[in-house]
Amino acid sequence: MSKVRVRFAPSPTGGLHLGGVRTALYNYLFAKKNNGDFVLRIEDTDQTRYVEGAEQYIIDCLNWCGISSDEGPQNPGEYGPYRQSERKNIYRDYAEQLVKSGHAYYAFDTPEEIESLRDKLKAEGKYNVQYNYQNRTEMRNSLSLPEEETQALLKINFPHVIRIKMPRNESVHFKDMIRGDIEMQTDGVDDKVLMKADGMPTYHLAVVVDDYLMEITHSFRGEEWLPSAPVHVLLWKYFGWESQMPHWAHLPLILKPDGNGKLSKRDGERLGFPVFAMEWNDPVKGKVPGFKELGFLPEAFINLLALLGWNDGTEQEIFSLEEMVEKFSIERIHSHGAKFDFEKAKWFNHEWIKKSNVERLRPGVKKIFEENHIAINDENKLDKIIELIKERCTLLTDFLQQGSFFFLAPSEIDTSVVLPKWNENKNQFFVELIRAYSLINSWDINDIEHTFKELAAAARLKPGELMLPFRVMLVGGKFGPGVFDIASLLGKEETIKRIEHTLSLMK
RNA sequence: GGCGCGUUGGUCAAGGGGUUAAGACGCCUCCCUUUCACGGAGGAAUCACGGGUUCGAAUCCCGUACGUGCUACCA
Repeated sequence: MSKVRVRFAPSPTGGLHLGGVRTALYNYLFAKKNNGDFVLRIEDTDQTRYVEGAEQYIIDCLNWCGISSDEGPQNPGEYGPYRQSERKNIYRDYAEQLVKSGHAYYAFDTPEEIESLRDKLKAEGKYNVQYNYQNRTEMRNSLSLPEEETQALLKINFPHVIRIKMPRNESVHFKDMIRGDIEMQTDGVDDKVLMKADGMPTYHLAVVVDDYLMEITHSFRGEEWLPSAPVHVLLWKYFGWESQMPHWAHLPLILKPDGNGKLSKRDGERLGFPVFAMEWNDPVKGKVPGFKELGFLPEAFINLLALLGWNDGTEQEIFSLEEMVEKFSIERIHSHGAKFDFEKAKWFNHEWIKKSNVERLRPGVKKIFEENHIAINDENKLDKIIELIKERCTLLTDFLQQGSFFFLAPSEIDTSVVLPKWNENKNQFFVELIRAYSLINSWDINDIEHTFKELAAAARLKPGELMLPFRVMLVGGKFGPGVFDIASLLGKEETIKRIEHTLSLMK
């Protein structure tokens, strides 16, 4: 058996959307599971939609996710070039080959002529406004024109396309690894353009030629490609490459959380969560945030994406990339779409933050603090803080809210939660606490707690009633980990300072 | 309109002829913690509908409905 080779073939037209990352991920998992190659191919045949920087961005996203390609435009293998625009000159010959064998033809219709065909069909009440076997003889193409005329037009380089001549009344079937046997009638699809007037191939031609040339063995793509699959299958056959045709797998769609329909790039801002892996800086529309910037760990991101359409049949939901490679199987990919649930996505991240060790978390957390102008000069302290608060951080950015008070005294103290039950006894307690704490030498967490409780007992006050005020003094509000943990990390001086400060506010 | 694909709780889903129809997210109650979080213990779904097949169907078949995708010189 030949080596497994799969490819992720995005168009560099903008940000990389969730579904794209999942397709890339499934490709990657399948390749690694079978000791195969994961190829990145840039499908930039539509020059009008090309967006500067999109290719690099896609590669950056894959790298962030940890699913880099084995071959691609920036790490070429034996099958380059990996950008279809750079392969431009190879497609024409293949298309001509099809014309010669009678499976394709030249079409000289102008866009206006095609438009009028559509208008005519619509006027006749037909819903099927396709360029196909029913009307191709009425159009200007090498099937309807005399040979000399066709040659003359070609000679003067009259703008033309090459279309596949879809056979009439044939059924095409193929096996889909996810959906089983698929059978479709050729009548349903139009004479797809193979070569465009600008000399570029369309997806239909390019995907077949390139998959063949790049020796792709398995083709994963979205479900939206299913209707045009007969064109591709036929092309493989017409080229005489049928025995090397890749195994197909049409992936289910990722749907909008509300209503239905596939999740689109626009849904992000509308529903309040990102659809891109990483921030995309659109040349025209500006910056659109991604999961990375929101505070997602790549491990969590690919984990949640993988589970949107696949599971291993057990109750396990948290998988590392390595585990997914080991357990992945196409048979367990669903055939129906799944609505994206941002709440569940956050849960995945929370789980990953909880299970990640300090070393893993430190760089990201440090970066977030520094971006918010909180200098970290004591990594040891930072590590302790991370360990202490990670279970209450769903997103990486939560470390800021949950941990900034360790470095900066709270700018605002929410005294309102304490004031209603405040009295002179409590005030006196804290005055004495300051004195007692200033006498402690070790500043050990046990000493801090014991001193606090002994003093409370002496004052005939319940420790519990004093802990909330203490907390507010230290962090500014009703949040954070255990108070004594906080005090211990804050240090003696700072703790006393904060008690004094709040006490002065309470007068 | 045509063609394709799909349909188990609000969401993700296991289960593929005989089960009390798993589990997770979210929600609610309680315990722990006199903050929150973590961690525990509970609560709420008869499988879109209608026909078959069968002793027996969420599971197989056929319809219907609904959803969704495609129907570009976009991918």
